[in-house]
Amino acid sequence: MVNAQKHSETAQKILEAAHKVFVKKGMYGARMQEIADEAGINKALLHYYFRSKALLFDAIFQKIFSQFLPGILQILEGEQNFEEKIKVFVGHYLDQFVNNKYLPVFIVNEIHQNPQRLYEMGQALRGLPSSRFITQLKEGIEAGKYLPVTPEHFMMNMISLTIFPVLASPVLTEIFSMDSQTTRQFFEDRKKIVPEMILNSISTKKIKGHEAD
Amino acid sequence: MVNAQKHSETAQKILEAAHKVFVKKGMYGARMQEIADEAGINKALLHYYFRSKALLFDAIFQKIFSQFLPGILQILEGEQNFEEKIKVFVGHYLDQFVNNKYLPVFIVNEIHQNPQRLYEMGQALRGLPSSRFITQLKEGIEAGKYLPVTPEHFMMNMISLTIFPVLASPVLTEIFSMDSQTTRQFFEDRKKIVPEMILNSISTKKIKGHEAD
DNA sequence: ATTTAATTTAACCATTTAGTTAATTATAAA
DNA sequence: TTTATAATTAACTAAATGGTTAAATTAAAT
Repeated sequence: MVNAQKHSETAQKILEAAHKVFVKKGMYGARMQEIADEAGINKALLHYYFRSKALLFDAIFQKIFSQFLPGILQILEGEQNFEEKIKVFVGHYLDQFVNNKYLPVFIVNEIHQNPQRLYEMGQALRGLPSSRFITQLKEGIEAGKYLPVTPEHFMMNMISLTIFPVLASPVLTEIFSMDSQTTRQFFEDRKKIVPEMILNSISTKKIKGHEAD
Repeated sequence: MVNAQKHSETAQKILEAAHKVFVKKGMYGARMQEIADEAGINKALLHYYFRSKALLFDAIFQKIFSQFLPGILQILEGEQNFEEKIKVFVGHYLDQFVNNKYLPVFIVNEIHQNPQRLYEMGQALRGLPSSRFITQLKEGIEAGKYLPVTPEHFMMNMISLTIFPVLASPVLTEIFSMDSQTTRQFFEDRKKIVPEMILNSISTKKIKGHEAD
């Protein structure tokens, strides 16, 4: 390769443009020409660097998931205590998704269209049940600090309360006639509300009310 | 129209096939030929009865939403007491979505691709903040029975805990290596767990632990 | 029975879009 | 400065796919 710099520069521009278009429109809604325009280059370069639409999409998909999954596990395996991890997890993913509104729909959609991909990255996923986070939950239950909830429901509750509101935010803002500032505050508030609700749902003793109003 | 029966029979077959294919693959992923095959008819009939792909899609979209939204409001406006409504709502939509796994992704996706549709059916949506259900919540708060939560967060929590797990079930079953019977039981359990968690999050006094194990 | 109109189909057309190619330009090596 | 290679482009091709049409079939009306 004569000019690795230029090569990777163009490839990078393509990846950024493809990321934007694929995440917004999905595999079938996206157009190669639109990606080329977004990158400000000739369409032939997409094939020069990535051969086909399917391979370009794969590259984007891999990139997104290779950042996403380790990010989750890193938080859940960390040294913090259990309740701190909940706050970090919720805050982190609220920030991440509110700033990339299209991402959760993309992820949900792609898994839905192509569930067999989950097999491929199976190992990264299956580390979760034996993660430190789940161990901490179980220890808390043993100690009588938490109710005997199952990890499956507990994780699902936490993730649902964090991610779904981002998916549903167009509907939410329409229903409650919320402006963008109100919407931003809504998600900011959830960083506090969700961890409290999660903890409250597993604690053996009642925790304070969580909205002052 | 000479034979209304035959007409509507074929149109019906088309609608059913289109529903199936569009909900599974989305507007862009769906193919007219696939819909025709699914209906067991010639592709030209799709255009004979519905003119274009876009119009056929509109018909499906309208049908789905015209069933969906009134169903929500009917529950929320009913005569039952507040806590009963929560149980009915959660149970109803868990059943509905577990039996139509593709539906929530379709809805989320379509709103995401085409948010301006929300304007069109705006009135049906905006009835929610003034629904009897929300009034009941506010009365409970006034009476000191419930914590002063906002309707926005309360509704979002309830809907998130109900719908998101259906979206995420492929990931869930992979992570926790769940077989189909276990998965079915998981969603059955949520009919009890979710209402308890919701109530627990707003009650001024602690409610019993909700998983016996 | 015959005629008329609606329905259905196979074959075709038009458009869109992914993908290719041959020529051009920029870059690095000799 | 010349040569070789990589990068880029405009123009093109091939395939997929939405949509049309003209002929055939079925059903209804007379």
